[in-house]
Amino acid sequence: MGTQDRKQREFADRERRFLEAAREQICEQGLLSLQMAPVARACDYATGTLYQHFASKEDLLCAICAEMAEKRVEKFRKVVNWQASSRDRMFGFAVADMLFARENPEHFRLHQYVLTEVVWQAASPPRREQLLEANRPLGDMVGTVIAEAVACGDLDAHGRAPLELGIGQWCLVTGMHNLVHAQGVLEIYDLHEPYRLMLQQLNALLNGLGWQPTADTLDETALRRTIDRIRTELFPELCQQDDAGNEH
Amino acid sequence: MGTQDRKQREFADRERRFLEAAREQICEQGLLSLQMAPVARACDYATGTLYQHFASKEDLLCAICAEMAEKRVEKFRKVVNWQASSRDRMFGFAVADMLFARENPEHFRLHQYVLTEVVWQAASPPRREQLLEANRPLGDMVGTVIAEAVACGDLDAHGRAPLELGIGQWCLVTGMHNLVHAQGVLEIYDLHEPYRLMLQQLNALLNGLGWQPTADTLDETALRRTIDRIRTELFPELCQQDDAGNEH
DNA sequence: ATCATTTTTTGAATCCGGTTCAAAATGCGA
DNA sequence: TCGCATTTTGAACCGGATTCAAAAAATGAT
Repeated sequence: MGTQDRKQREFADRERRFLEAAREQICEQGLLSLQMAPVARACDYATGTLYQHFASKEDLLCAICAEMAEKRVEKFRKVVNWQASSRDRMFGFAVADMLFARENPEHFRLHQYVLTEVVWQAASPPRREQLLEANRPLGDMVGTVIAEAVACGDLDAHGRAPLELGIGQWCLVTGMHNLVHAQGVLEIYDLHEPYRLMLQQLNALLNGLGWQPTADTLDETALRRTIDRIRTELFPELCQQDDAGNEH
Repeated sequence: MGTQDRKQREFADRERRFLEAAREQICEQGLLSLQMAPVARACDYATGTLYQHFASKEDLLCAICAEMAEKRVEKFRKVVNWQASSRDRMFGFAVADMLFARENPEHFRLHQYVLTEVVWQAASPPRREQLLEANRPLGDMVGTVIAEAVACGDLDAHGRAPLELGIGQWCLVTGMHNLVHAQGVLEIYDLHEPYRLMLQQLNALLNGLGWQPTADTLDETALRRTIDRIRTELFPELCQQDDAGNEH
């Protein structure tokens, strides 16, 4: 039935508009002052209509996160398909995240908030599932690259599953996203250019895993060159002139 | 003036009682259902009195976090003073955190929540300062061990500041604490014993930094032996029989 | 000990914003 | 055009954090 289809499409469209409006509110006013009624108003709907789409405010936040996750997945997909060594692609995931964080400063902040017990529990189970599923390709792609690395001899798995090998990088990146957003924490120790530090440490980690070809952890110039290469080859749309991780 | 002193002491005592009551509520009912009025009631005070101590609910959460941070600092202090190689002590920090997380399952959950923009901004500036200061010794101690490692030749700094070298471990550990608490995330990739994985990856990271003596990343038995050694030598009070990171 | 004054405590009232739901509007097939 | 089903509306509801005027307690001068 065509009418059914149209309805569904319109419903999905409206949902996208709600998400867009909510994201705008967050970017402009901050997560703190996001309110349901204004989001609905901004799209010329009553508050109740918003609740046709989202079971709660937290549910809405999860939905925004899931939508953004899809964009992040796109970036990762470019990395996987990149014609480069397994190691460069692994490193590329982290660079992609760094650039993504710069383009969407609110994303990881929101993600951090959403994964919090309080928010997570207040979201509806299907929505939680949706967010997990939206993020799943990230892990799958990283797992693929690791498996390829093992297959072609760049990395010795020693019987470990791909993601068991990749979880260190995952934690390293997640941890840095969190620290970057925690006002005052890095500052107190006089740490600057957090993402540059993250990539340095990632190189050390990959070296420590015996991932070939080994990188020279000292060579800042090589690091910068690698980052720039990834940027221009894979993410020309995200190019900016400033240095890696200068924000904060 | 003695009267002043007594008042101050009594005020501080009451604050501790409030914090204790709130923590109990969180442990029993979950962070989600923490309410201000019951906390006050539990200590036989009116709601308003609670607000003599804490500017807001979020302020109270920060205060709990700061109090717990002091206990975490004690654990770290034991590690710093341990008669062991710089590398073992560095590794010891992570083990200490693992054990601390097991003893106080609510702590890192709360910490994660508190560092969230929404909560952080809703806490009073002095309270934020207090929490940062309570955590500062952690970084300082890690910095000390790194500096010692560099001084005795266990680690080549290549001109980097101690914490620039240590931030990878910091992120790795923070990231894992967060992932462990995010319901469903690790499960989806079939990852178990997260803290054991964390320690494996940490060994790889330290190796990659060239930290002497290099550990064998393959040797599970050696890993377990190191963990047990740290446990029994440093934290006999936290000894449990089960394996590292079996929870979740 | 008494009373005036200051400080602290109290908890009911206020406020805020998320959520609900009865009524109104709209859509749709007969 | 009519009657029924679905959707939208937004004012009312509700929970819980926060406030603040009144009450109680502490202080200290006489």
